Amino acid sequence: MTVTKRASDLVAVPAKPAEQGFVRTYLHYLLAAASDAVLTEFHALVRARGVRVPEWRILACLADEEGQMVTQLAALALMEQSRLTKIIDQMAEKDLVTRRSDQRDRRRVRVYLTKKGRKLAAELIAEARAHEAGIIEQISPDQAEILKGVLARIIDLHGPEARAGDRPSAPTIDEER
Amino acid sequence: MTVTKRASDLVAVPAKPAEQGFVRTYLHYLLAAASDAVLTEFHALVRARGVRVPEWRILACLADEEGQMVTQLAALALMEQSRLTKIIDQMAEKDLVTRRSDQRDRRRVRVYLTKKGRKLAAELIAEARAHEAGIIEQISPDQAEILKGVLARIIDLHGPEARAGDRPSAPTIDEER
DNA sequence: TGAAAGAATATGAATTATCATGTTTTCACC
DNA sequence: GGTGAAAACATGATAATTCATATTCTTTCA
Repeated sequence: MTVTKRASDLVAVPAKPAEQGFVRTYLHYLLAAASDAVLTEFHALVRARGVRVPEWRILACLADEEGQMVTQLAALALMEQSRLTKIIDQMAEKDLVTRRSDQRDRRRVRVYLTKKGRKLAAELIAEARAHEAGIIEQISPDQAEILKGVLARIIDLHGPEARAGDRPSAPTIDEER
Repeated sequence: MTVTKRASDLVAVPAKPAEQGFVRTYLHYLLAAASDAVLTEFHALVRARGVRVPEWRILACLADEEGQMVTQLAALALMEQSRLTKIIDQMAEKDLVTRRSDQRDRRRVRVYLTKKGRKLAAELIAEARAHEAGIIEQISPDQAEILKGVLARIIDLHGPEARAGDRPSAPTIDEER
């Protein structure tokens, strides 16, 4: 069972005592706020390069693995499929990516980086790593390792794959490759 | 966990073999993805109650402390001031909050919960705590405690207050009593 | 004391995101 | 082998968000 060793509170109308408040100790909030803090900082660098945030995300995802299909990529990049379709449009316009339809299943559209896209991705990933390194040092590499582990666990348990596999009629993620 | 192997394999571009990829080990991504995972789940409950996500956030923030000014509240809720103004409009429409202008400084607008808003906030906070409890149990309460600590540290170092205080002429947040 | 600078909030046009649905292609199965 | 169901993307109308700026009030200090 859960042992909240803090002051257990009932639904108090005014929040006043020596308490820290719900929000600031709520896991979901802490995750959102930490994410926001760190991203806000880095996104400033991305924009300074003339790149939009959603574009950066796709560049990073594709740098990891090119030729992903739109649906896959959307899940990885934490965005909706229809939005990704539009972002890919823009990126194709700017010659950062190209689409190619899958020959074995012509419903599928696979996305690749262009030369230009690949170069930009590499540069931004370098910046990202540098930014990350600064933070990891601040919070100590050991703690960072633990942090990453727990986060990965949460993603495993509650992320898109978990949610999909959860459902009654297991729809079998037919993973490519 | 069924592994139905369909023969639909297709070779994309040579992807890295035994590597884990940049994205999936990148701190910023892990934070965003964990946050997204957990929030997506909870937000479904919020919407099931007929409440919009941004409204829930404001309810929670105000339940912690009523009478916050718009700017303050926006920073806490991780949203832009102009957006918050509009959300408050809607919430006022629904009789969840009321505005009252500060008598000492009439530029300031302080936001309060209505009776209805307070009740709704309390109910949702209860649900939030329950959802949080489930996750904490999964990842073990000890790890959760550590996690929260590290997240709080990151927020401290990189959050809005840090960014504001960072600037040359530290503008000292003048807190109203 | 009053003019300029700065704070706090509001507003509206322009951009983005979301939702439901359309189109094309493949799958399952009788 | 033909048919209905489902998958993968695209599209377009609607709704939400952002960005720049307007408005109102306060503070500073010459």
